[in-house]
Amino acid sequence: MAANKGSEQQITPRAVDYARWYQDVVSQAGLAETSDVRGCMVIRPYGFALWENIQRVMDGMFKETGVENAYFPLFIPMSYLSREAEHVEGFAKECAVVTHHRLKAVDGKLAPDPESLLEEPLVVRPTSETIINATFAKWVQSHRDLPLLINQWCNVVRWEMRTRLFLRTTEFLWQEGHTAHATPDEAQERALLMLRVYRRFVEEWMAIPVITGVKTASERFAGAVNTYTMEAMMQDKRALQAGTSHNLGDNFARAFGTQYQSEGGKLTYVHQTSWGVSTRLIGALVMAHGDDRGLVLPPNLAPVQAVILPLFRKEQEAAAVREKAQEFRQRLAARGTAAKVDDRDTLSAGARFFWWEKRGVPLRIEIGPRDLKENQFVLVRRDTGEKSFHPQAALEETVARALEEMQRGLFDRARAFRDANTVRVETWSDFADAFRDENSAFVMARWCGDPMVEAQIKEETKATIRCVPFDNPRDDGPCVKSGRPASERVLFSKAY
RNA sequence: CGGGGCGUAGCUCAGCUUGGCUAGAGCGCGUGGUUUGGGACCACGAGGUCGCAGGUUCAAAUCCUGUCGCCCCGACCA
Repeated sequence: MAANKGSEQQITPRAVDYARWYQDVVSQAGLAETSDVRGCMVIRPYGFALWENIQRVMDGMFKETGVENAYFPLFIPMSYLSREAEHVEGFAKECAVVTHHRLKAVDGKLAPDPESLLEEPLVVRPTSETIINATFAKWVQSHRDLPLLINQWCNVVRWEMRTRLFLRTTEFLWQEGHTAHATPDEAQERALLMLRVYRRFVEEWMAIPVITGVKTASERFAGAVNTYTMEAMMQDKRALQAGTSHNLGDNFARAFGTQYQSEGGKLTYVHQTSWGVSTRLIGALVMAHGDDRGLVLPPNLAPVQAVILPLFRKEQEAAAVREKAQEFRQRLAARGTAAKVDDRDTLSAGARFFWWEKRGVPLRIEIGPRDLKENQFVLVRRDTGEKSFHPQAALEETVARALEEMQRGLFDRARAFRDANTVRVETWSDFADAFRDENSAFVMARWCGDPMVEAQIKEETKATIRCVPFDNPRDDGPCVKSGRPASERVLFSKAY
């Protein structure tokens, strides 16, 4: 590309400063911006359109497995949170607490009215296990009430120290699924089923390959028996936890008295799961596929899959070109392709190219006087930059094929990148090298299973065990850190 | 909560050291015109309680005190 003549804002190249690049893309693609509220973001229409697509597709997938949507309160009585010991310990440090219900002007300044102090403070939900269990305890009486399969789309608040748009904000949007089952096996099955649903969504719709597995005790959800996770590699070779699914056992059921009467009449605690993905997925999308020109969106999730740009020199040429562009849009819409015509004459053609490019629109269709004459159109792919000419009669098939190829191409490229940056390591010095300075990678190394050793590794390298992958082959040998006997390799990486 | 930095137009910033005319630039924005196959140009124009509150002074964006907010680096996290 020629030097930028205009004075448009630039996107910092990834190689210069990856974190800056991320911020630039999020901002210039119009996904989100920081707000006046500390740690909280404004999700802009284009970013929210992405979230809506994620919601729509996932919601359908959940419902196929029998899940129903419901809604539970934003506020949780403080005492609820403390009923499950590990849970409260996990979340106590990051809770926003509501203590008053009224404001009062004192010396012209608003302040909470001391007389409106709540008897019991309310916690703004960091997650809803407790309030949902308090409800489940009422809903579940008999084995006939099970399984109970509930999901809610909502916001949650976790008072984080450092925030980054989408990746970690004080308030974020997510879905949290909560299920109750008669047996431990059913709960275990459901936890794994939902992780498979997540995996299918992230791989097939977001074109991001993930490694699934189980978390170690130290990375486990507070109050869970087991936490399952999917981990994706970003372009700086760090891991991003893209979704988790928890087998909660009967921990919450015991805390809240959620029992059912079995066929034999015996009172039994239910076994439960919870599972969630958040707006963080949008951050994953940016970091998995974006390039130095901006966002690159997988066709299956793109709010606009193809942008049609009429090009013309003189006003006399404009009418015919514009008309053709509209015809294209209608033809594509009839095939279910989200196409949009951008015929703004306030921006030059080049400016419009950049506009859609940084927003990651998969395909650009150019139609100008020359093309009208030749009965052709120009197609440019966002991921490869490849430019090609096609007969107008073949518009629908050409676009459909290009979208499919790009969807597959993004996934293949991301997987090749991950595989190329996944290494098996035997010695501590090789391990430390892999994470030296700003380096990261997916490192498969043996671990003896001792949490102290895990903590020591994190201390020295900043790398953590992302998961013990499923279907992990037995591989006896010495632990990479302690030298003690280990029987399998686990996935280490620096993480977001 | 520890360490560093910054608050001046919608955005990025200059001006402050050494107080002094009507507070500036670029981008963006509005109007009109010429433009449009890779970030167009010309002309005119709108836009500011210089974060806030005190103080010093004939005079404060500039000096002093206090205060609030934000950003960056660390410990915690989807």
